[in-house]
Amino acid sequence: MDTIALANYLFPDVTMTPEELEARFPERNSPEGAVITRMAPSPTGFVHLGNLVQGLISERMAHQSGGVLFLRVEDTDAKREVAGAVEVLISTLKHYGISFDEGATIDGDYGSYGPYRQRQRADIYHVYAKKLVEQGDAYPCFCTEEELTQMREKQEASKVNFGYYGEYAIWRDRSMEDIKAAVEAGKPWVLRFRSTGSIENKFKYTDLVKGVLTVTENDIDQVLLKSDGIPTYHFAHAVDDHLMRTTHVVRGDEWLPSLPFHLQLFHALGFKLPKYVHIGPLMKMDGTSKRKLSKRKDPELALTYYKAEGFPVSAVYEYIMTLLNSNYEDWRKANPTASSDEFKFSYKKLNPAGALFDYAKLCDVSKNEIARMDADTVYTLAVEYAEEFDPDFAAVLKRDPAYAKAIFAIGRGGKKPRKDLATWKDVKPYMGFFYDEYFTSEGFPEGFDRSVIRTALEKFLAVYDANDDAAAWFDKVKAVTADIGFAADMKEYKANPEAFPGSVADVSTFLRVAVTGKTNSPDLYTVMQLLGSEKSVSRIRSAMESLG
RNA sequence: GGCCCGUUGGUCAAGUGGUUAAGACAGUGGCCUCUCACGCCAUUAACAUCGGUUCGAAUCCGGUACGGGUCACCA
Repeated sequence: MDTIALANYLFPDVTMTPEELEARFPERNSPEGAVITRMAPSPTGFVHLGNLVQGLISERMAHQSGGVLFLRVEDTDAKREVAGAVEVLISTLKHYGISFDEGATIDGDYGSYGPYRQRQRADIYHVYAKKLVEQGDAYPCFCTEEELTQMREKQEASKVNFGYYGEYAIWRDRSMEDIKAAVEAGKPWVLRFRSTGSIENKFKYTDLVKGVLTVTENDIDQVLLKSDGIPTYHFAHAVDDHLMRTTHVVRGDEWLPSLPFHLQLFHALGFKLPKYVHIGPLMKMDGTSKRKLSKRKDPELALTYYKAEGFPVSAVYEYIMTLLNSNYEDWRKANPTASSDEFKFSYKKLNPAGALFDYAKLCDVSKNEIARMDADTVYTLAVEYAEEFDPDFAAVLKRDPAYAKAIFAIGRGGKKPRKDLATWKDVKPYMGFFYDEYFTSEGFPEGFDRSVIRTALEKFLAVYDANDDAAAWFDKVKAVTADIGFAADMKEYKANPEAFPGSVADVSTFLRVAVTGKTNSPDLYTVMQLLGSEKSVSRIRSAMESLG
């Protein structure tokens, strides 16, 4: 077989040479040890947690080493393409604070190693496809979908390995005449790799996360170019990461099985191998067993889920960092206000196994994250969330920003800040009672005579003065407590609870329910100060009316 | 089914031949306290399993089990 003739026959339009491409995309001039890496998602219109995890690792590795992070859009699968998905992808990643040095942006590509969208690189792939054919490392295959299905069924029936190899590789050694005849008959073809590997041969390969792997040689003649002339992931990976001068490839470990093929491909193309960082999948609990998070079954895989749940972007970021490097949490505790860029991220600490996604832990991280924010930030983000998911509430918050911020400021700052909010969803239940339109009463506690509660409220109103300071205010509450025969001193009450019908805690609860409608709230004195004397008094009055 | 990866408390995890096997989340009990939210103290709970190497193994090796992944003209 004259492979040069075959190459010219299959790729008559290819005029560039590999050498020209090498010159066009020269080695990067980067400092010693710099990591050049990328995020290479496919635009399915669905950005998931796995993308973000992979992105964060890549981002840290690149920027911490003085390297480059770029965004490449893997849009080689026309069937899966969703309109507008590229924009969604780019804006979501931006929202999560992953900053790219080059690559695809909404307005086009930026950087000198592009194009960064694979569909626009068809001519580049063809240069290398032609080279492989010339070398005898690739050949056209005219099998139809039906033929391949039949092959698979035959293999299943006879219990042999699946795939296009050996006797099943029926186009592997066809003559030029056969090929020409098929092409002239208008049959579509794919370009396959001519594998010389054998599954009898095993060798060792070191992955940066998984460590030493036992790899079995690939013996399958994988597809390089699909019938539309667009490459498969494998081929695009090799060509792109070579020409873009990628030094490290961070990807999910579902790629591990195709690693032998990738190694083979890089070798055949004469490319230097990047370092691989294969990360474990995110799992979730399903009944009693773990399983990989699935796009179809698990809403929590989509980044939009966290937005809708009301988790701050920074909380999701912090949570992922704690999953990746467990010492991040300690570091954050010691450096509460530092930029996460200052944390020394290490790929060596990545767990080779998959991590289970833990919602409770996310909530905890998020609580701490929100507790670190100042009232202005909380206000801004809460409003932003409400504008999208609860516009009425957003309008209420915006009616009087100073008031809302004062509410958010309760117990904020200092060494032991309140941690009431895990998500922006929690805002309304937490502080809605400050607004008449959201004030509802859950009712007074059972076990007390209604008239006693009414009397307590009445007596409080008689002495209440909005100008009192916290101490004076509480003294009055205690006075009312004693007046109705309840224990004003908690220690005394606890020592001998049977001696009293109730305590100052109960009287406070009566007041709290009257003013806030709830048995739990932040410091009542502060609440009443913010609410204002007029509103506090009127709420207590209507509570008394409800008691008859 | 073939191949590959993984396995420390409920969860995330430190740990790289000698440790009382960290810490965090969750749980439980308590303290503080006008309730809540914090905070503090205490506490429950783990090296999948069997064998080997070794004076000594969570750590090294092998078998087994279990979990996961993959075997497309998808990435």
